[in-house]
Amino acid sequence: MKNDIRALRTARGLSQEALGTALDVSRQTINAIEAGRYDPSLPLAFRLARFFALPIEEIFDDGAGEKAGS
Amino acid sequence: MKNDIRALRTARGLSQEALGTALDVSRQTINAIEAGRYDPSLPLAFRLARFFALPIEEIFDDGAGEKAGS
DNA sequence: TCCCTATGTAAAGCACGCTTTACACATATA
DNA sequence: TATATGTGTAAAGCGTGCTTTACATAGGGA
Repeated sequence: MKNDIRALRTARGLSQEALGTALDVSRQTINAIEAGRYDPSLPLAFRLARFFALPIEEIFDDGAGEKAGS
Repeated sequence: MKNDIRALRTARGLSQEALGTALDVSRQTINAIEAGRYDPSLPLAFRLARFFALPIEEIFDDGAGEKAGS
């Protein structure tokens, strides 16, 4: 599942380490999620959304909304 | 993490089996999530939210929003 | 050059999400 | 009674989310 975490993080001038600390996860976890290696758990997705003050659906994109046309 | 899935499901007259089939998971998975035995993965949370046409944050509650007063 | 910060990645290990199979119980209906 | 549907739960097994430790690379500043 795609996400905008790297853009949101760098826009705030934070390192992966700093964001991990703020969300109580390791920097490797932030790196893996940014790289799309795996999706965060739902609780971590909530923490990310709250941290960036955005709805989960605006940060993550599971690709089910933009089917064909438009 | 608490959720309103049972209420949303029964309001639509669906069995756990029927909801599971609609979301491509087993009925045991629906049962476990309704019972709060574990949280769904983020992709499944998206499918649930889309199915019920609600934002993820309105279906799930990780309890971090209602701190103290109010 | 040396050091420090930031990032990428890998491996081992543990806990959780989800599966299938299976058994139990309640309610309804023939 | 027998059969069917809906639900609760358990166990084994597999893949993933996240951890710690560790090594490598790149860029900036002393």
